Amino acid sequence: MQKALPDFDLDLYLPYRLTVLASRLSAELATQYKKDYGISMPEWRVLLNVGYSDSPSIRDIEKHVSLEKSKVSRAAASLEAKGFLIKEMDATDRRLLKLALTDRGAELLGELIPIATAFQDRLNRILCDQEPALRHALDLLAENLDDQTL
Amino acid sequence: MQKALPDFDLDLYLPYRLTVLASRLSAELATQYKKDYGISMPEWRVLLNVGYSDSPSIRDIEKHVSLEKSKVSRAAASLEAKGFLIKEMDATDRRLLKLALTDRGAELLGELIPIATAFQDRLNRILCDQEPALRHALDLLAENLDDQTL
DNA sequence: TTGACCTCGTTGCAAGTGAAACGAATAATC
DNA sequence: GATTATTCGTTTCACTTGCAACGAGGTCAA
Repeated sequence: MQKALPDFDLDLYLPYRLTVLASRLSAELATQYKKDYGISMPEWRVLLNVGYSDSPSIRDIEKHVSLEKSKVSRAAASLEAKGFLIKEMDATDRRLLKLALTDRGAELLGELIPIATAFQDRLNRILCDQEPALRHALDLLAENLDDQTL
Repeated sequence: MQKALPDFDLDLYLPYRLTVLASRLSAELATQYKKDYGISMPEWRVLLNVGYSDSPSIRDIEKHVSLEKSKVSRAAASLEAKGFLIKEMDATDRRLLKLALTDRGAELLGELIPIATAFQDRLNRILCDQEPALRHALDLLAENLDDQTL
């Protein structure tokens, strides 16, 4: 006689739910960005951060948009090759790069953002008035996950 | 003079928030499962589904745990090689497999589940009373994302 | 100013991934 | 019942990923 397994419902298991939903949401935009603009998700995050920060370094971007530095480095190299950004050496600390959008990069970002905004608007419509509650829950998790006392 | 970029706040952008949080949550357990049991996330999902379904096929698992069939196939092959499950041919439709846990597989699953449950309990503590609201929001998104009218 | 140590961005490598193609088995159509 | 389509699980292939190592630059203290 087998010992019975404890009950377990995957649909109540948050790591699973979040993983599945996150990949569905991301795939939605990723497909369009790749198809229409040839831009990957890491490249999109790098574009965003370079567009909204003041000459960030690779390390700055790594911290701000939760991308491994190797991903940031490769995305930046790819964006540079396509002419969307330029890398400049920081004169005061020559280990650092200063990234900046080219005109074409700014133009591209100006097209990508409305698409993301429209998608977020659609998600908000789906959520009705639940969006603040969802964000609050995500904030709770993000802030307290490292708290070992919980 | 550059045209100004529209405002955009990554932290309010759900696909980003979910992706980052999901990978943090999953990494937490993935590391432990890999280190202590040599089990990957795809293998964990396959184990779960085989444990709680009646001799599912590869395709059944693909549908139930949101894993590509190639991932399911590879995870099942790996679990079989480690002696945690067996593949049997379905007699009535010889294209199908019937997967079942071995005793060792059931034993392993019996150890993995309490770890996942404890983690979910910890998440619920962090969320305080917000867990139902979070699940409701996730349900809304999951159910309506394909609805083109929204 | 030399030596030990740290940080930066890049890259080599092994492992994982998704999409497409594949052979085998079944279903559907005529 | 022969032909065509479809489904199943596997595998191939090109690509991405994460990690560790690396060289170059910087910091600090003896």
